[in-house]
This record gives sequence, C-alpha cells and structure tokens, in this order.
Amino acid sequence: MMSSEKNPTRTRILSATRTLLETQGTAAVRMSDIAKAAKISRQALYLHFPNRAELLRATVRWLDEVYDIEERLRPSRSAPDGRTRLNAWISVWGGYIPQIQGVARALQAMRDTDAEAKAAWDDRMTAVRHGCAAVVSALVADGLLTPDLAEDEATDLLHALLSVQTWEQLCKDSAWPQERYIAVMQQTAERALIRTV
Amino acid sequence: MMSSEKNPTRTRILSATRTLLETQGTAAVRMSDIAKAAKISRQALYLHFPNRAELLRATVRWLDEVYDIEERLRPSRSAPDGRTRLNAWISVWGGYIPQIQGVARALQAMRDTDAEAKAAWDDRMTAVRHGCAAVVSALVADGLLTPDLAEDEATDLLHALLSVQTWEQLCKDSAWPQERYIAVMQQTAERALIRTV
DNA sequence: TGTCAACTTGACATGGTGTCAAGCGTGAGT
DNA sequence: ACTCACGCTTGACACCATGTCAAGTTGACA
Repeated sequence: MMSSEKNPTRTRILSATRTLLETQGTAAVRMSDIAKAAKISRQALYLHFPNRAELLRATVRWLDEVYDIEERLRPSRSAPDGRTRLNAWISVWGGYIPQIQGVARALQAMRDTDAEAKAAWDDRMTAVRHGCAAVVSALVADGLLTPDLAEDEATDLLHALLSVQTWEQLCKDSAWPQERYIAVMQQTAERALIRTV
Repeated sequence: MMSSEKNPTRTRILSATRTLLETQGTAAVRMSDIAKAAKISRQALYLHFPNRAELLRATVRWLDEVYDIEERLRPSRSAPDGRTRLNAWISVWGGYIPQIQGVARALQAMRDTDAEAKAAWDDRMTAVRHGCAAVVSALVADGLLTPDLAEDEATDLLHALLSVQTWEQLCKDSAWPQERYIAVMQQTAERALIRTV
C-alpha cells in the first residue's frame, strides 16, 4: 500500500506482471509483454528490476503485502486447539494459493534454469513449511498427532498436501471449486495426521 | 528391447537423455549436451528426433518399454480386493516414479513454453489417472469408498497424492527414503479414501 | 536557465533452438 | 571394381528472448 503511493510505475509493473501470469500461461509472459502491459518500454523494466527472476520475486513479495498475509494468518495462530488450528491454517493458506498461483508457477518453471528463481521459490516454500511445522507442533502439544508419523514427517506430508502443485492439479486441471478443495484437504489432513482415538 | 537391437544410435540417444536428466537439473540439459553424451553431432540428433519436446516424449515411452510398466502393473490388477489393490497400485507406481522422475520433470518444465510437451505430459498423466480410476472403482465395488467423496473426486485426490511433484517434494527435497514414501502414501490414501467402519 | 530523474529509442552481445547445404565413409548389390 | 544410398559430420545461418549500453527527450523543481 505504502509502496503503491510512493512509486506508481513500479506498482503498475508488478500489477501487470501479476495479471499477465494469472491469465496467460507463465513462460509465455516475456519481458516485452510485461512492459507493454505496464505501458513503458522494455528497457525501463530494467531500471526497476535487474532481471526477470528478481521481478517475479518482487511480485510475490508485493502480493504478500497487498493481501496482508500476516493479518490473514492471525485466526490460525490464535486457534484454541490443534485441530482447529489445522483447519484454520488450511483454510487461510488454501484460500491464498489462488492469488499467488500464477506467479508461483512462473517461479517454479524457472527453478531449473535460474538459480535466483530457485532461491526465491525456496524462500517462499520454507515460509509455508514453517506454518505447517507450527500447526503440527500444536497437534503434538495436544497429543493429537498420529503415532505413525514423526513430527518432521507430519510437517513434510502436510506441506506436500498443501503444495501449489496439488492445488493446481485439483482446482485447475480437475476443476474443483475452491471450497471443495478446502473441505477435502481439511478432511484428508485430519485423517492423515490426527490419531484415531 | 526390440528397438535397442534395431537402432543402436537411437537407443544411445535415449539412454544419454535419460541419464543426463537424471543427474543434471533438467533445463540445464541442452541438445548439444545430449549429443555430446551420445557421442554424435548435435545435428545428428535432429535426424532422429524433430525437436527437443519429441525427444523427451520418446524418452518416456522408451522407459516404459525398458521397465515394462505393463508387466509390473499385473499384481495390482489381479488383487483380490479393493484395499489390496490400492496398496499394490501405490507400491508399483510409487516405485516407478524414481525411474521417470528426471524426464517427467523436464517435460513438466516445458509445458508452459511448448504445447507439444504439454500434450506429451498430459498423455502420461491421463494414463496414471486411469490407473487411479481403476483402483477407486475397485474400492466402490467392494463398498469401501468413503461416503465423503464422489468417485471422481476420489480419483482426483489419489492422482494428486501420487503426483510426481509430491514424490519429488518428499523424496528429494525432504529426503524421505523410498520405502517410507510408499508406506506413508499407502496409509494416507487408505485413510483418505476408505470408509471408516 | 540549469539540472536531475524517469523514461524513450535504437543498437548490440549472448546463448539456445532449429534449418540448410555440402561432404565423407562404408557396406550391399551388381 | 563401381556406385549408390545411408548415417553421420562440419559449418553456416535465421530466429528469438534476455540483458547491456549509449544517447536522447521530457517535465518538475530551484
């Protein structure tokens, strides 16, 4: 928000990037396309961002700001018990995925070619993994974690379940409605992680 | 096998492609790299395959032949009941993923840029989805499918659970041993799909 | 009037894919 | 022994996206 006022062109670039990635299919979005959409010359892009990877990286960070992800996470963090926290976390993060999906996919597509893109992606993913770890740790505190999984394993599994890939496969390829995705994921995660009494 | 005798250079190319994709990181594998590894000129590659996408596509098909995926699927198909079949399917397909992972990833990385690569990838994936559908249908026949999921949804979910992505995330990024992956996936799938009595 | 920042135009290096043309060696058929 | 076709090689080139460089333009502010 702050930055939107301060630097209109930069914001226009970020917004254009996001929109293009959302609508087009990722790698089809060239620097020149972004420039055109932001109504500046291709070269001017490089006055704001040193390269494509950094632009994508900045776009994700900007989305975090715009959607105030920290604020949205509050209900999850203040949940009274492990099970509620798990469901809240899935609901929040799962609801956020559609917003970042386009950029996430672009970043992911570049991770093989571009070391910086890989770093940016790994950054984001460890943040999500921390969220998963916190949830699992809450389950452990309540004695709810299934004895079949170590705490680390449970975190990995939840993280994998909630990956952008999985969301894409279900909600884009298989056309699941967003609410159904959330509901099924909550159920699946509960069954996978929570001990049967 | 047949083809290996018949056309040694072609096989050398396919094998080199596979090895490179397995060891290097996908897009780092250029046509010239493959040519060098196969000990022919870059141009000679184009005498065998019209383009990179088709080469990758052929490599997957070739791996199916070499590892005789059909034969391996037999135990799954002849399983006596739905639950056994589910576990056998996860065990077979899950065990096959490491063999094709390198090529799968390369194909996936190209799906945005290259329509043919996308087609090749979708091809493979619908094949897997058929496998998942057959398993789910066996569960339905035995009355074992959870009432919380429609048959289609259960298929989608199983397919997502068994995606190459998920395997990569758990076995590569998180360094799970292959056996652990299989065991946890079997358990997770059972809990997600099979009704609780 | 001067100057600074943001942006523009145009040219260019780099590196990968895919194409084209010409040549070369070897084995099979005659 | 001749040649003909096949599989491969060498070398040049077009194309296209990224990223760089240099020289202008414009407008606001002092």
